Amino acid sequence: MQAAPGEPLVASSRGPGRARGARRLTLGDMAEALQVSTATVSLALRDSPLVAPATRERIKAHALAAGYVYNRSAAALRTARSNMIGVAVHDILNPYFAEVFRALEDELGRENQVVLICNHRDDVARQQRFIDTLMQHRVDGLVICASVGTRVEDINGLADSGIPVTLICRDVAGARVPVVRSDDVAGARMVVSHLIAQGHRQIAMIGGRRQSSSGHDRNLGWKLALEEAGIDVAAQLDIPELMTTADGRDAVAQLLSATPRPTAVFAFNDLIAHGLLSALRRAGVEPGRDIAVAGYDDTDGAASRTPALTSVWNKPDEIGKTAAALMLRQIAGAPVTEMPAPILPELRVRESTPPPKPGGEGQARGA
Amino acid sequence: MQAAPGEPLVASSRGPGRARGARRLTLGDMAEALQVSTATVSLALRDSPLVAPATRERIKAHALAAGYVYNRSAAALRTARSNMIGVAVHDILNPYFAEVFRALEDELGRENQVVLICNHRDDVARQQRFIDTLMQHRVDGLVICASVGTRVEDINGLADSGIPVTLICRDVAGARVPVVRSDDVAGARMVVSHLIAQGHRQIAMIGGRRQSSSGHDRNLGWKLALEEAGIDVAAQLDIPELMTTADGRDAVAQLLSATPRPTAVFAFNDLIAHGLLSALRRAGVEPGRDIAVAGYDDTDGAASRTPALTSVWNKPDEIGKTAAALMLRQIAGAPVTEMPAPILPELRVRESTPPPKPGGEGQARGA
DNA sequence: GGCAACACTTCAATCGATTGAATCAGAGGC
DNA sequence: GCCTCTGATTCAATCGATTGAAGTGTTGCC
Repeated sequence: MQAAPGEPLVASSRGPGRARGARRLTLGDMAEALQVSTATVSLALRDSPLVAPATRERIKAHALAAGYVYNRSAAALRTARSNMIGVAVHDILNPYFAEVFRALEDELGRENQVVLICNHRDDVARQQRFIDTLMQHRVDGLVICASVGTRVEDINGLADSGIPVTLICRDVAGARVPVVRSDDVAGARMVVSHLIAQGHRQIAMIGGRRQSSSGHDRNLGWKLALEEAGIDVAAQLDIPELMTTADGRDAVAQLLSATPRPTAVFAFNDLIAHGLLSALRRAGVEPGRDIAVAGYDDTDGAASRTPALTSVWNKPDEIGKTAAALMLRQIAGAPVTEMPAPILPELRVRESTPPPKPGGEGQARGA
Repeated sequence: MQAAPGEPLVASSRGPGRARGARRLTLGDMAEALQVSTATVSLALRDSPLVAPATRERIKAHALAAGYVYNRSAAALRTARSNMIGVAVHDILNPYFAEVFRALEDELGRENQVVLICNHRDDVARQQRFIDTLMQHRVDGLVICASVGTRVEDINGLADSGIPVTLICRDVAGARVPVVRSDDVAGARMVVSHLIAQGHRQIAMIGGRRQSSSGHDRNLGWKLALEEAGIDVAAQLDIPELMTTADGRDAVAQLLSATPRPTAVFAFNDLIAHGLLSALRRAGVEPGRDIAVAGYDDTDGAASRTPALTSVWNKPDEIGKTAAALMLRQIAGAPVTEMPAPILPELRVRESTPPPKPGGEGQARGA
């Protein structure tokens, strides 16, 4: 599970410890200076009611003046609490996750938790390495947007070992931990239904890792909306796996050469949608006029593009806040049994999804 | 410097420690099980040559089988090394920093360092809070893109207390720590000279916190290029402080109503440039035809926009790598005395900066 | 005066790994 | 047989904060 037999199981820190700098001030030093016990100093700094107010202020004043820096390693050793929480996502570069992260950090920071973040880049090994390291640091909890390919036993194993775990954004089937996510089926359905209502009948879906719950569910929502409207799903263009702006750009050739050519495109996320918008325009097909394009996540740039992008707002801040609250509850010792309900996203209709061009291609083409 | 007299100086962790889960396996437990001393176990796991190879493998096999998890808090207490490095930047949402961060993480991860990141959002207090927390966790080093308003004494104070510090991207005048940054004066000069060479004479600069070295220097580069060409700097539009896409969007009104109207715009960063492109097009002024727009950072989206954005490539990966190397060297005990030379950026010319429109406005207008 | 209650303060064990010094077993030399 | 040397292992102190238990001194009450 961890290192190969040849390698160290624990990473020895090379080089000399405490490279420079004098020995740091400890509780004991201050106790000596103030002629009290270390216990009193410890309690005073933490505002315990056990020490007299006058003593407490004297000690705190001294600590401040002397530049005392609390040693959390020492405290962590004794209390078995590190005040650190690990967050693993596949890509903080995605503004959507940056939003989630910000909310998490705000909420947890309030409780003096430090947030450690890792980009696992959808690489299970990277994710596992990061989790191993965090466990060594005895983090108080893990927030994970599981990499594609994550085994449910690994997640459950973590939970069983006693560490609070919360999954975000992506579900892992069979996991016995809370999952905070939005309802991707519903979100996709909203936006595809909107396209159908606009009159589109050739609606491609582009992108999404179908092995991840979000990729799977948005694809499902797309299918359900089509079926509901009596549209043949099998006749639609469906390109999986893409995730980035560059991917979206690259997909345009395939999109434009499809027969019949889609009159509308549902992109797995806004990044892909942005790539589509750029490359479509470059190809002479004006999005928002010649073709409808919808995104997902409603990230910062969506409203400001030309054309303004129709997208599904996922409520990343709500996801971050909810996940933070769940973590804190678990850390406080309350096991979370009921699963939080998926958050219902909101459709935001803008210029990029007009009705199909009247005399346009799409309905009948290639003839 | 830290808490107000009323508040705890150290944040007590509320709630019970070790909420659930059985006691974890320790070195001692394994020593007992294997009938050796804890010292042997400790040494074996770290591949010390002091233990016989056979013993070592026996111990490692047992540790693996029993699911032992190394406790770094305990080790940190003894060795005064935490294997954590803190990184403070103003905004990881900016893809530029995400790139820097990725390089840092890759390099430091190789040395078993965990990277803690914080968005200080250009708020000195937030930055200070984060640094205080990291010091409590006894991080091995700090990588800082200093918030606007950071006092040089605080940076030097950190360094003097013995902790390795490296500044990135922004300089803090008078700091006695290495600074890894690109040459912003040169970069700005390149791009503005390019605009001048295209024939532009009204070149606005938009954005950048002029209190930060990057904002100041890019502004300086802009001025120098203009002066060099004998263009009156004072007659140019210069809008400071903006930083985001939304800011760029909002600046367009001011840009278009300026007299004489600029024929070219130099944006402090790509985010602003993106905002400009969108809003200009919406206002009916086609960037790349009616007006030239150049960005800075050459982040992911720059090449794929329509029009493709001329930008200055800042080499974020090189910055990250260099900073990581400097940190590791300092942590290893080698004080870094010589300051690394600023990295020379590269101009990347694309479609967004054509020559001024022949019969266009700009030269004489408002008449 | 005696005793309990109370408010502080201190004692001392503890968390788990590290490491310089000490020990031990066996090989080799004289 | 005794001594030294070497390689492997162990001893035991240590890092710095926390905390249950024990110890002070004071006050209040009967």
